[in-house]
Amino acid sequence: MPTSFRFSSHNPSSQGTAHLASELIDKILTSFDQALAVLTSLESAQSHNEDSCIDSSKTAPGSMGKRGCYKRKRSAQAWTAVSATMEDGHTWRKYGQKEILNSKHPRSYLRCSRKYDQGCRAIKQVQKIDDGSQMYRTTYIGTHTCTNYAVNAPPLIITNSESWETGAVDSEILIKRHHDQRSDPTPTGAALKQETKEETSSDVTDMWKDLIDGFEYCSEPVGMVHPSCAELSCRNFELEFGIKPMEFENDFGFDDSDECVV
DNA sequence: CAAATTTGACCCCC
DNA sequence: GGGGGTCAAATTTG
Repeated sequence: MPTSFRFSSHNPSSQGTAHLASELIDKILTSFDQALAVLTSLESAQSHNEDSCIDSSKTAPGSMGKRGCYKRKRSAQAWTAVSATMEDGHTWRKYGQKEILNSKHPRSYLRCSRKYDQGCRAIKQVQKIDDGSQMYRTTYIGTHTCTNYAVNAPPLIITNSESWETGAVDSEILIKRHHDQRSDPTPTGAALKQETKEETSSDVTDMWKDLIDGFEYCSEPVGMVHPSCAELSCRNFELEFGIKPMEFENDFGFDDSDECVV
């Protein structure tokens, strides 16, 4: 699927350039959403080997009972978000903390508090950013399957990058969503980064870069950004893609006179 | 008292 | 072997 965006330069019903720009941005976001939905499903399809604790060859050294019977999150979906708060709309339970080499701040390991009563497998890692900005870098791994949900999640900033452990962030885009914030419970302003550290295919990574390149850079203050990933909020996901995924499209009527080729 | 957090031990994988 | 992720007992918190 092509990753470039193309728009016609006029709209008979527009009331000014600001309005037009607003519409364009909305369309871009819509396309972005759809592209990300596709990426998400692709990655889901790719994911394998989760829950491999039942592995027979667990004749681990040293009388391993339950201990040691845990899986690494290899090939799980992962996203990174940057936020001034650790709140993200879900409730989490901390299960570990580690000092990380070359990092001033320890990394906290949290899993969804609904892990046991709803079998939710979402986990996240939170680490304060070293640059003194008081921001937290959060890596979300796995998908929420629970209905655990709160209302005050932070704003989002989408970033693309790889290897955030090394502090390398290639680029960052701030995107303002102009409409229908009611439908998206995720609050404004955090940062979300498609994570590529796992075994995400290079195709997917390239698509991401293409998308972001296509966006250029939006310097507007952060408003609402669609997380487009189940990690931040599975309910988010349902609202956006499951329940009324086509609403935006209908709102904007991708007709011939105002084309948006994606 | 139950739920959440802390923390050291343990294990996987590079 | 060491860094990083997870476990689970101990401790704290509400």
